Amino acid sequence: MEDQIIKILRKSQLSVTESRRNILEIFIQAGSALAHHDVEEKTSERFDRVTVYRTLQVFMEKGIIHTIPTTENAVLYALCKDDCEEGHHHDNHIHFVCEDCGATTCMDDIHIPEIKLPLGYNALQINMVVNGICAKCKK
Amino acid sequence: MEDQIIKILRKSQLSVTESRRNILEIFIQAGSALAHHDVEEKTSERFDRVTVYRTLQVFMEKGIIHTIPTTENAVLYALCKDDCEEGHHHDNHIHFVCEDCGATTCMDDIHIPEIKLPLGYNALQINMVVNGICAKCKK
DNA sequence: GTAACTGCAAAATATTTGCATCCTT
DNA sequence: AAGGATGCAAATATTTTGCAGTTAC
Repeated sequence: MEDQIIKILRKSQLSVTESRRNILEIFIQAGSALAHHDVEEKTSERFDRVTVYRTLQVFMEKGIIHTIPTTENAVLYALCKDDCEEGHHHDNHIHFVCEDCGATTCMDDIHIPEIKLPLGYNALQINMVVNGICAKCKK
Repeated sequence: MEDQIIKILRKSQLSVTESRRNILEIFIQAGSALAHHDVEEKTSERFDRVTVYRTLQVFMEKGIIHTIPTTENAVLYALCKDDCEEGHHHDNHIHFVCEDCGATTCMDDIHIPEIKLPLGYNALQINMVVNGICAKCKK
């Protein structure tokens, strides 16, 4: 795990610091998307609020994490898949937001179907957010 | 136009006030989605910032407008179609964000295709945001 | 006339910036 | 040692709340 974290940082040409290691670890362990607030909470004892802002920003720039659009317009961040590169995200997968437990997960397996756009329109990136009830919350 | 605006407000059981008429008119004329900031700019001479917040909030509650999720996580508001009701939005259409001119439009005509979710997952609402170049900006 | 709406002031939050100090390479 | 990263303080920006005065019905 520690290896994995360092490898990701090195690959993005980032120096390996306490806050970066820690925040990256939080994302890996969480498995689902996190709001800035969530990250701040989990690190409040250790890092300054500003450091969290700057770390998330750098992770975004390097393509380590990406934002997920939500209807509630909370800013959510999630780990990118390996094939994300700096400045070019391939996060064309589906995000599922559970309305019960609130967890947001990336459904990497499900492919977004093709869409027929009107003449002249050119799609570059497609984001799909599904709201509903997840398997855990369904009884 | 004035008739249309009053009809919408009446239908939602809202009293017809200057700010509501005005902000609703801005949305109808804009044709595309607007950020809070946009609305505030267009009304700054006439209304207080707080009034804009409260008006947008009421419009949301009554289902007159809805938010659009964007990857940039700007909060965007757009008019709902007629079939939106209070507390129950049927805005399962596609939103197109032009990366050139920045305009966000609702593509009401295009239907979102069915998605096969993993077992146990239950979809309630689906949002789809397509980023690209719109017909106007394409040369 | 009454209930609801608005503006103003101010509180509460969230985000950004500058700079001195500390850490990674 | 040098450049970049962090913490702290403070500047900005955003959103919410309370209350007194005004307006719609």
